[in-house]
Amino acid sequence: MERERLIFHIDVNSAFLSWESVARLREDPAALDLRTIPSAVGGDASKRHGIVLAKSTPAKAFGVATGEPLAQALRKCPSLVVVPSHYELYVSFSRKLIHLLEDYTPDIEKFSIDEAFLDMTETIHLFGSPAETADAIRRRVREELGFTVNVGIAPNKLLAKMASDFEKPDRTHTLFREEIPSKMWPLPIRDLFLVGGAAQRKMEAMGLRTIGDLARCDLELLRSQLGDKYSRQIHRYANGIDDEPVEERAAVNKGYGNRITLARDVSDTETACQVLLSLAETVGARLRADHVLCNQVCVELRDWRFRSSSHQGALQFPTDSTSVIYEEACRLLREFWDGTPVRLIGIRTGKISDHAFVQMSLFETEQDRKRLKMEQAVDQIRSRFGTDSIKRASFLKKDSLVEHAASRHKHLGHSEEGGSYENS
DNA sequence: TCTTCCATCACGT
DNA sequence: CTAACGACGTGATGGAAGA
Repeated sequence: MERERLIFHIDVNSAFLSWESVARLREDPAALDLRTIPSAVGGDASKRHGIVLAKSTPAKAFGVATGEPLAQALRKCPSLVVVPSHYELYVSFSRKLIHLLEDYTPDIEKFSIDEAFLDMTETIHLFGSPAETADAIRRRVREELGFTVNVGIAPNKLLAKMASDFEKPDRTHTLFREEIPSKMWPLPIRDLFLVGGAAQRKMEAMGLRTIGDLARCDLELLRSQLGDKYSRQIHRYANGIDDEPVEERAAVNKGYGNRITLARDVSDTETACQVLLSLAETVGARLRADHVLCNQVCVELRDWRFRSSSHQGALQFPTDSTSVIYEEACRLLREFWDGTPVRLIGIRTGKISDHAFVQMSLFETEQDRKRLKMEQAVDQIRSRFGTDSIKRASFLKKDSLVEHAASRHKHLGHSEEGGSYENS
């Protein structure tokens, strides 16, 4: 029989909002701490990016929820202070956190920008009891980095994640096997990881309300409603079973995408293609930065009624070229779009392969080589002087429908400086 | 009949 | 009071197409 593992889950409390506060306080120690007032990080409603990305605890008391429209949040809480987001800032805080956590184990899984799993099985003896160690981590994060985290302690990732979610902020919680019935089973079914709105509705229709109900329910019954694989998964979760190891995330993604909600609906192909170019710029640059190629391009649309559609195509050869991706995206768009006004346009690439392992195609021409060199040069200038320093010619003329979609890397928020196009 | 492709849905942060 | 609303990445699913 193998030994029980000891897993920690670290979760930054109100991550974007905390980090926003810390940065402001660093800038001006006398500044108001956003965490102490009803506040939120959110997009710009006038550009139709108006949702709550993160909220303070006082805002939560007003019923403000992550993901809800700003207008709705402001109705619940008229005094809500809304600040824009700065994704690069969050990336740097995230890195600092991971760096600190590396003092406790080399076995770390960065789960998202503000969450990580630590396998402490082999290293806990160096530090003391699990709870003491977790508290030490919290204290160090608080004192050295200026924000707070929750730590969940458990024998596996699922339980550790459930535990870190219990009471916030700045708390340590355990969820050992013997605590499952008292701490996890009474919770509403929706609180279980992987149970979203759709699954919740189906299960409630079956009379399942709590995680305990699910844990004890008949698997066959579940299957008929929720499908084979998924049923097995959440049934195991409800019983606290999860054997997934803590693993460093793969260096490369399975897909790279970029999409943007436009300031107003678009119904002509020309404008749509300009948007596609800006999206292709970002996606291509990210592929090149990661030294990977894609062999598939998918164009996504969301129309004025919020109906989504997509269309994908395979490429002749793997590529990381902005213009190849752009051309294919335009072709796909013309192929399936009927001109219904759209509020969102996106590009996703797939079938990713490692550049080093892909032979240079025999059909590659001298022009291709030149174009690639040019794009690489552009990427370099961008990374040195900022993403706005170079714009394609066809990009300069049109009015600012898309602020700078090209500058948004995996960007959650909106673009912050509502600036002009012609930079340097 | 067994894969692969394709579009959509669901779920997480 | 009226429909107010992100940007990702990942995986499942079911039908169609292909071998």
